[in-house]
Amino acid sequence: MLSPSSTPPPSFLASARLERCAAGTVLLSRGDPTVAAWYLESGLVLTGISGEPGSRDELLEHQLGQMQGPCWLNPTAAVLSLPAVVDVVAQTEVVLRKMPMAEFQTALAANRQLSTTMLTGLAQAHREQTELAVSRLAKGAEARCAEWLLQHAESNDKGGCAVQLQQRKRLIAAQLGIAPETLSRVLRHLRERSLISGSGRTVNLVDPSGLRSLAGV
Amino acid sequence: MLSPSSTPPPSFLASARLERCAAGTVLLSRGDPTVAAWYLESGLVLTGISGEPGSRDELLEHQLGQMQGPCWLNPTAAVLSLPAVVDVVAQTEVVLRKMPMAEFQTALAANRQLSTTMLTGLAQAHREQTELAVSRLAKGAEARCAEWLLQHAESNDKGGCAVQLQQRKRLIAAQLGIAPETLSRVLRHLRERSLISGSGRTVNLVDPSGLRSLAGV
DNA sequence: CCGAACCCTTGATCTGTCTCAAAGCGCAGC
DNA sequence: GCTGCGCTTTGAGACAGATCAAGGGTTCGG
Repeated sequence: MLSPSSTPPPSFLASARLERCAAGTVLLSRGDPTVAAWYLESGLVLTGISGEPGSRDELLEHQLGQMQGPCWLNPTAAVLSLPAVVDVVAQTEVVLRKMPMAEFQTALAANRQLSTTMLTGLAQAHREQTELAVSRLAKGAEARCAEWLLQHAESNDKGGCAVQLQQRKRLIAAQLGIAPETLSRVLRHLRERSLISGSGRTVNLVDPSGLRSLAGV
Repeated sequence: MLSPSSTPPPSFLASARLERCAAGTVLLSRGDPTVAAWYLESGLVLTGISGEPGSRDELLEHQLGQMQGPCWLNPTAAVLSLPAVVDVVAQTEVVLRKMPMAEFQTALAANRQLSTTMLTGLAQAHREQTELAVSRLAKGAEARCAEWLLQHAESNDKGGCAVQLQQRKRLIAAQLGIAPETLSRVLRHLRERSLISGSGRTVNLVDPSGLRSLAGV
């Protein structure tokens, strides 16, 4: 995930219009012309490809990334002034500021701190996406799943042996680039091999080193 | 492909050491610590995942992107000072300049033009990668192949009805994210349906609009 | 001109993952 | 506590594409 940028919202943003959106709101859609640069002040958003509007899986069919405020929402589109190529939906309630493109580009040219922030933000987004692509190319569903569990055990738990799933499994599957049914089967398989245990929203990592070798780390 | 940056190599690069590598050289490997920022003065490089060293497919098993000089070779790794996550191999003879990280970071902080160049370069790389990911998620092998043919007909030929393949088919397949055998079959299938014709390194686009609808453009 | 090495093509088969369908499960509202 | 609705699980089947194996072409060095 794109980690929050270390700098607080620059001062020139104070004048920008504040907007608040509920979880589930579609903030940007594929093909939307970039009329403004958005600064995500707080909240979590997912980027990827949505299914047909109106369908059950309207939200995110294939997730490509996620960003957590405070950070710039669409650095690539803003820097290049090109239409968005992914959908962006709010995963929690979000607060964002809208800055018209003309104003943004002026600021970008004049403000050193802004361009530095954009640079590192972009680099992080790019790197995360590359890592995701590499892992989708090089590994199967089981390996990616094991990797995901290990990563979340680290960040969620002090000891690093249990994971509390904080999202619907459907969403985790989208994040892993697999079907929900496949995730279910993979978890069952890991449980059968005593690599994990637990049920419902709790997963215990019984054999972390086994998982690690499975994940190919 | 990452298009050449519009600016010539900045003056402070003049002092950097010049290196010349033959086609096929592995310039960076996954996990290599980033000890320098590389400026690609001329030549074409591919980024992606190589197969086992020594194997027949040592070159690039899965291509993720390509860049054509002049541009910065590894903007993400350089900006973040993190190890590379992909392999980079020269596709043609390349000329590059090596700039130690300390020097690079000083220049980045001091030189406005440099940070602008990095910013647009990164944004372009990110966008291209996103488009690639989207197209790999949303389309099958045949659609991607049709799309590739259309794109290369545009850029290679004035009329836009013929493509001269300038790479090994094996490499084109890697670029499309499919096995060489699959590419062979797809092309045969397109030929059988009279969407294309020709043999060897020449492909004629008999029915561009048919291809377009296949590509889902 | 020959041979070796590699590329491309084709066929047969295999495998991982998706899709569809149906049956539990869990939570929200009544 | 019931009732529904959507999430999860499970099974059976389908399919795209990978892999393995073999044949024919092309290129290049000698």
